[in-house]
Parts: sequence; structure tokens; C-alpha cells
Amino acid sequence: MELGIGQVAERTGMSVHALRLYEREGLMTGPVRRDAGGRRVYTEWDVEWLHYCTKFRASGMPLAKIRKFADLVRRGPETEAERLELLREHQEQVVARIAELNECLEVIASKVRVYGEHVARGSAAELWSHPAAP
Amino acid sequence: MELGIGQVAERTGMSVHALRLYEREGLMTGPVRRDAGGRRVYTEWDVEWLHYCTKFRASGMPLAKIRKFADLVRRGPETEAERLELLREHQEQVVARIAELNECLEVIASKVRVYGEHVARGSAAELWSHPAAP
DNA sequence: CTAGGACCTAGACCGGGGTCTAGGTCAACT
DNA sequence: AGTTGACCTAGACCCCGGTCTAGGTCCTAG
Repeated sequence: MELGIGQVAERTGMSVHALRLYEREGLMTGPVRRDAGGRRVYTEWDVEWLHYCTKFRASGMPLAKIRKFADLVRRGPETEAERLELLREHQEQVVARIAELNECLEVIASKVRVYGEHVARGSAAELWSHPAAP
Repeated sequence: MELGIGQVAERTGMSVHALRLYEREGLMTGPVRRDAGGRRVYTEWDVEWLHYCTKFRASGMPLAKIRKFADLVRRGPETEAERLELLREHQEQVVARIAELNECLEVIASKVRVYGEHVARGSAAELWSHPAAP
């Protein structure tokens, strides 16, 4: 199944601009095929790749790293160990990020709790105006 | 305890540039006090506030939202219900973000697993070169 | 024939969040 | 008196990840 850029945009949730950008920036595993008129023709493989890309992006992988990964794929199967390493590194980063967010969440939740109680018990007890605590 | 900008930078991990930026952009709960020579003098309250700010930032809150929160604090205790709402909203966003990251993590982990097995069993079994799967 | 729609390229622009520079002030040491 | 070091302001600059524009091509339907 071969798709035009618009259809790929629909299917991946990316904009056509972004799709062109990704190709220009070498984030595809190779230049996208073209039809007689020079229009991009995406394969299912391309779409699958883009699907992964969006997951990578959504998890904070910078374009540069996606490019690196794409390069490895392009360079063939002897780069698989490297690809694995790259993915594992990213995986760790995501895990770390989640941990960080959880820490932040605790802080936020504690503030929410305090404000919650405070507001509940009527803003009568005005503990906290400016110089005191956020 | 009153601190100069450099000391605050050390203590919060922010750069002095960023500290000045935060003030310019109205992210402090008020203009920072100055000494005779016009230099910033931060109070412990300021530092605590900045501490919260860094947590907010680290959890993805945009500066604009921090500014909104700072405004509410500045406007006094009658804004506490609003502050609570703002924080709760952010809290939800962080929770959602964590969920998203976890989804991504599954995808990544599955790729890692596949690559892992593949690499382990010696790159002999060359399933995956280009047109096949990332 | 012409209009519409989907696509093309190259390159400008944008928003977020800083970071850095130039040029200056001030206080303290030597 | 001179130098050092911390600080000041205003404003330029940077990176990232897109997004949008201008101007053009091509195909298809009316």
C-alpha cells in the first residue's frame, strides 16, 4: 500500500509540513520514493517508521537522536547492537524522566493538599498571604 | 537571611541570567528588593518560591502559567481557590504526561526486547534490514 | 479551456526558554 | 590610584521543533 503525503499525515497525526521536514532532516531511513511527478510515495514501512518516530518524539527524544537511529537503520543489519544501545539509553532517560515527574508530583500534590484544606476550611483562616509560603 | 543573586543561583541551580529573567518576566511574587546600590536582595521566601518554580518548570509548567500563579499570590489570600485550581490543573497534566511516557515506554521496551533477543542470538539471523521493520 | 485540489521547493517566521554581550556601576583590596 | 569581582541594564542571539508562505507543477473534473 502506497500513500500520498496527505494520507500519511492523517494516519500519523503529523502535518504534511512536518513530514517534509523529517525527510529533509534525514529522519527517514532513506529518501522517500517519488512518483513520476516528483510527489512523495510512502510505503507501509515508512508509515510504521513514522509511528515509531512519533513515540520517540512524544517521549522526548530529540530529532538529532532519531536521525542517528535512522542512519543506523540505513546502514544495515550490522548496526543492530548500536541501535539497541541507543534505544536502551533513551529508555533509561524516559524512566528517569518519569521518576523526575513523580518527584515533582509529590511537591505539587502537597501544595494542592495544603491549599485544598485551607480553601475548604473557608478562606477564614488566612495563613498565607505574601511573605509566608507559596 | 538575605542573599545576593549569585548565592541564590548556587542554591537553586538556576543561572543568574535566568534569575533576572524571572524577575523581568513577572514570575516572582513581586519585584525583588534592592540594596542601596540597586543590587537584588533575595529573601528566604524568594528562594523558597524559586524552589517551587523549578519544580513547576521541571514538570513542564510553562513560564506563562507560573506568571499567572505568581500574580494570584501577589493579589493576596482571596485568590487561594484559584491557585488551587491552577495547581490541580497542572497536577492533572503531569499525571497525563506520566501516563503518556509510560505508553511510549512500552513501545520502546518492546523494541528493546526484540533487538535484544536478536543481537543476543548473534547477528547471524538477519531478519531486519531495511524494508522490514525499524 | 479552466478551475480546483493536492502536491512540490526554498526559505522565512514563530514561540519557548533561556544565554550571552556590551557597556557601566559599585565596593573592597593592594 | 588601580584592579578585581560581583553586580546592573538593555538588548541581541541561540536552539529546537515546527509552521507557514510564495511561487510553481501536475492531474482531474466540468
